[in-house]
Amino acid sequence: MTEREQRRPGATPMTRLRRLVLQTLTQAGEPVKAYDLLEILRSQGERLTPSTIYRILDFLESQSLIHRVNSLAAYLACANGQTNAHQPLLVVCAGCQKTTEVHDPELRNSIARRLETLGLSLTATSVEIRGLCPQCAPPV
Amino acid sequence: MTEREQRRPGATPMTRLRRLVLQTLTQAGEPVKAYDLLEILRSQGERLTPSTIYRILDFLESQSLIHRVNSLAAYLACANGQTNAHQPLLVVCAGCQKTTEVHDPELRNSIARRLETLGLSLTATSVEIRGLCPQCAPPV
DNA sequence: GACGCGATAATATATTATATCATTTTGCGG
DNA sequence: CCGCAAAATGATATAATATATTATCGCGTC
Repeated sequence: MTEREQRRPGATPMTRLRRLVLQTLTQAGEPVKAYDLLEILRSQGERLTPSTIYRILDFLESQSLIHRVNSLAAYLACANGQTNAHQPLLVVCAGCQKTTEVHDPELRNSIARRLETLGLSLTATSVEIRGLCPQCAPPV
Repeated sequence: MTEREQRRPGATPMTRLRRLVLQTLTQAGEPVKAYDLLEILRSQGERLTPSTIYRILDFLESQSLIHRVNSLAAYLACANGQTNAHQPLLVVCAGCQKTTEVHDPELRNSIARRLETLGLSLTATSVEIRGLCPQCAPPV
């Protein structure tokens, strides 16, 4: 199905490249670094430069379609493919770097309430936690 | 084979440079980037290279004397100084980048308990939260 | 067709971090 | 004190990550 790009106002301009980058991240299922992404796409015959990748990553992040994992300097496709803004907690395994996207409004609220008492507000921005996944956790 | 006696473990080798870097970060009172730190020290007549700075930052972090603020790629002196391993929450203002080190065992426990139910364990590693400080929060 | 506009290309440069090997300093046993 | 070995630092180079700048392309519209 070769549909044409729609450029209606308000519509999300998902161009071929943007879709391709998002698909690639989704298929990876784990955080991928910008230059690794670049290499993957180039190996598929795409001709891309770092600028283009970063612009696309910035765009996808602005749409909440991907998240930047700060502690890894890597990018992760959003687990539930939401288009709308949402507020995940990213839990990064300090051992294997597997990253889990946790959607837990209750936990998030309890964090937000606590920060309120300190005069800080938790906005729709990131919470990133480093911990250990079951495989990397030391035996009990 | 006679193994040579290792250096006594537990003795923290706080050399002049390490102390100097820690003092500089403490005086700054806010996250400082590695190359900014380099510049500050050079302006004081120290002759240092990036390698040295990063080695020292790694060391200080391993001693829990400083924290790396991942979302800023910067380094912050630990608020309560020279104590041992501890588990702060770093709250980074998304507006002005002011960073608050929160020590709140109760909040941390509530996060840990929630993650347990997901099979994840929260170890002595970082929790980094982006939010807004009072100055940067929009008026209600 | 010419214009407007956002996306992409191309090039250069900035920023952050590590690798490697040489040299100096340090702690300790003799 | 001497000398060793390990740790720390110096020096140089380079890798890895990210942004700036300017030009061009594609598409919708007038």
